[in-house]
Amino acid sequence: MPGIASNRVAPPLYQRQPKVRPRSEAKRARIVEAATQHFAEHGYHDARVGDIAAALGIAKGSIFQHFGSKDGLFFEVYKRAVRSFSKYLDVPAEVRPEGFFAVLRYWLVSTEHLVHEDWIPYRISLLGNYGTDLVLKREINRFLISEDPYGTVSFVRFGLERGELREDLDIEMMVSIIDWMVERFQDALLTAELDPGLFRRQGELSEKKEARIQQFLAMLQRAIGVPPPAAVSRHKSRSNHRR
Amino acid sequence: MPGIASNRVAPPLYQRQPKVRPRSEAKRARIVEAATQHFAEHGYHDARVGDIAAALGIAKGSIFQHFGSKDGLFFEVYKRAVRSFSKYLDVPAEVRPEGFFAVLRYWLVSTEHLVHEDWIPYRISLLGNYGTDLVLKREINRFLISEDPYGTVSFVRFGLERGELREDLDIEMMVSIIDWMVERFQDALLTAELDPGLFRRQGELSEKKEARIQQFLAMLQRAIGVPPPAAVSRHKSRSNHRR
DNA sequence: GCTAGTCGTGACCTCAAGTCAGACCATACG
DNA sequence: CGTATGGTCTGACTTGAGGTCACGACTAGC
Repeated sequence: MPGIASNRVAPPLYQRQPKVRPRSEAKRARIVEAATQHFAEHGYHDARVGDIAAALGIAKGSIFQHFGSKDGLFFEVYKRAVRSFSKYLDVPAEVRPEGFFAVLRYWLVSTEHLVHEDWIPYRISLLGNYGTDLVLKREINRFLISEDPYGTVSFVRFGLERGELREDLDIEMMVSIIDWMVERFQDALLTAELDPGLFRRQGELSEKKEARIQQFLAMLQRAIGVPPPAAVSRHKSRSNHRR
Repeated sequence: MPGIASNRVAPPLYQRQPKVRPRSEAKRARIVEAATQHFAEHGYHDARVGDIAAALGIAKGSIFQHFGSKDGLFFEVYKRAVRSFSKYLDVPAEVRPEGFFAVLRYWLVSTEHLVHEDWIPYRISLLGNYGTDLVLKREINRFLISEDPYGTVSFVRFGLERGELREDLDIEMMVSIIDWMVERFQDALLTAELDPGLFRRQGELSEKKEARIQQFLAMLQRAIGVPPPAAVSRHKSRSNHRR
């Protein structure tokens, strides 16, 4: 997979890199944008590099010159898409003080809206998670670990500082668990609409969805949240309005 | 993706299918076997249908005649691999009476052994989960839901009957959660060896692994297990020996 | 042995990723 | 201005994979 390898390997030591070549940078951006569209619409396999070039009115060779390979191109597309997502702690000002699980709840509830308003990056992220090659998937994992684009690490720190999360778990493990669970939960909510039958026979959506989010959060809270102080003192946290 | 579509769509109504054509069946099996080997070694993308044919000393066209497409072939390979796995409740006789979480623990601990002794189906399942096209992935999901090859549903029923699992959760949700978590946890344990850096900087393996399994089980138990009866009466469950 | 239907073949087709020699341009300098 | 220099763009080209198909070889019933 030359693209990925040769694209990222060893930024050559010789000093050159004159002034960020504004022209080239702009063109790369244009290509990535068009490619995003195409991948989102057709999936990885069925997207044609030639079509992307045609849509831009440029030569196919140009794309390969910039990104080395289809993989390389998709990787850039993926990174941009994922970076465009909000981080966990980017919630409306009034939500944050309500604490860790309120923030999580906020995102789970918003999933649907976000996706319908801005489905393209979600689709791209889905492709990156499930629809490419394992080689690329590995590269993607490295990226996710090194950039932590959803800000899960600081989110967990936030929960720890507020005393809402257990102290006896590895922080890495909590981070992984949250990433996994939320990702899968969102995928399930989403693909259930696109392809009923993926989430075990869900059937009725809207009402049940609310209930499921509730269940899911409660579960996660039991799993990684600080245990409640023996069912006494239910006054500090009256923040949980709505049902 | 003609293979998958035409392969699975509408098993034609006309009665024909004379007597299971013993010759053909045997050949299909041979092909699937060789293909399994190849996919496991090279991944989906880099596996060549031509190579598989060559390895068997038959013509490439033959493979397409039997399976319609590379996807179709892989799908068969995947199904066979996954079916070859044990079901949750297939544990040594002495483990089962120890209950739901003991069974789970058994599998998590054995993961490593199983994988080293019989890595090929694991690799195939990994490919099916992450390394192909979304279209195929959907087909795979349907298969997993309709066949429940790991027996997760009866496993959960088992836990419910023994009163070890909460009654206030959808059974489907518990099934999904268990499938997700175990799958990811295993992948993480495994790929950490193949590609350190996938599981957030794990580093020291053997000792930490044991601790992680412990943490993981405890977490899952809090999440979906029946709550302990107020920290009193710690006698019924002396089954949890070993630390 | 003869006929029907199946199976297997390998030459062939299609089409997408990827390559590359040269044209094109923008700037730097004389 | 005009020429040199080096990055950029092109499109015709190569490679190689998945997939097709007309035909011949084989098997089974009569």
